[in-house]
Amino acid sequence: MARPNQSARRRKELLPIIARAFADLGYRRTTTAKLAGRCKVQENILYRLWPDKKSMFIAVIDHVYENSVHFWKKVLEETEGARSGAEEILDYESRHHGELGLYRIVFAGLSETDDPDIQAALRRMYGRFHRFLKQQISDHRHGHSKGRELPEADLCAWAAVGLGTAANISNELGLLSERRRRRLIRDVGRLLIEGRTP
Amino acid sequence: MARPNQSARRRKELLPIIARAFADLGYRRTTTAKLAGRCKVQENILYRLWPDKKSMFIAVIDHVYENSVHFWKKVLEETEGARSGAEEILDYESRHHGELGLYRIVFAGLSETDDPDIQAALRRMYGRFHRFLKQQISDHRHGHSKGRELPEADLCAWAAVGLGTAANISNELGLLSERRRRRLIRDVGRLLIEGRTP
DNA sequence: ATAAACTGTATGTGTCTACTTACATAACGC
DNA sequence: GCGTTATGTAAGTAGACACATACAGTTTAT
Repeated sequence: MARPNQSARRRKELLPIIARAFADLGYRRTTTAKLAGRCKVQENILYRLWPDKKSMFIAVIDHVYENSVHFWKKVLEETEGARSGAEEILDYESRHHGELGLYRIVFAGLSETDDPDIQAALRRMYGRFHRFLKQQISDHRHGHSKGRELPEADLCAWAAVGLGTAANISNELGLLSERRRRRLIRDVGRLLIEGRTP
Repeated sequence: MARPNQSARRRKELLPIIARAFADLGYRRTTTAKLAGRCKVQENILYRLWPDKKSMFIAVIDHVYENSVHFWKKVLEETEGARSGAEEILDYESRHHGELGLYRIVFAGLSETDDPDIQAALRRMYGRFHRFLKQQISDHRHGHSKGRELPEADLCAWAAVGLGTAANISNELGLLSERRRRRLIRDVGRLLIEGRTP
């Protein structure tokens, strides 16, 4: 009998803007006033779309993760060829790593892990992230069985997560040039997936 | 003509308490009132020892790093034997990693990297941390020259930083058991320093 | 003893922040 | 049109926050 609810669409529109704010400012410094300002709406409009600030943040974690994986899956689809998925992703990441600001949001969240909801969101995210990488590494190894003894794919996937994190941190702090960062991801990434350097 | 200044001693006494607070709560949630409460003093006492909250945080970054390296150096001194420094530290870290809460403080800081002072403190810390690890890896490789092609020590040191970070994150989120975390650090650590698993 | 400097307690204060309320307007189904 | 519901604007509120001030007590060198 009345206007149809556009909330879902509106949430989708605003989420990237909110994600950018959290990535730029961290969790605490991102005030609801600033969020509203960036979204060019009044604060209470955000509060009609999410129950509170925390929910906005959690929605951002989910959103940014899905965005990342979306890009990777596109990379995997576009290149059916000689190289394995793991190699493709390594290559892609060595060039585009961190562009989405995911790690910034994660750092913000990791300072709030005593909140069970935020912790759960991060666990979900890292769990999926890790599973995805582990699968890629396993697939790669089946295709390139070199008979090398290597740490299990499970562990190497965690190491790959750490590799990306370290690359971001050192880059953020200006301790690693763009060129070196690429080498880091490419060379150590290769070492992790098949035990040798290119 | 009057009482000698005890500020330096007082700072030293309080810093571990302040560090624990920042590790527990992150930067923003650690209010000066909470700091004073944990230290069992009034707020203005803290303000006589440091000019502002940010300075307290930066002092904590320096303190906790020095503490970490202090422990490692002790490990290195105690065990002059068959194993290289890199191996000793790997072993030590696989057992005690994260106990000092350094990484928690670092996460808090990484959400504040647009502040030049905090960024500089983190850069200093990571720079020294990385240099220390790189040296250990280089030393190890000279002692165990296996003729393997491996990524440079420089890059492997960054990867080791990431390894520790990932171990902490997955541990914090309950995604990796104590046993698996030890294996992660031991096995991938070994892969990084000499290109093979134990 | 006394002045000078340090140490401690108690109580502001102006600003910021997450969240709310009140109310006007616009769209849609009937 | 009309009732209902979504959407927008503007202002407010209670509490928390970093930092400040005022003042009393204590320790030391002379």
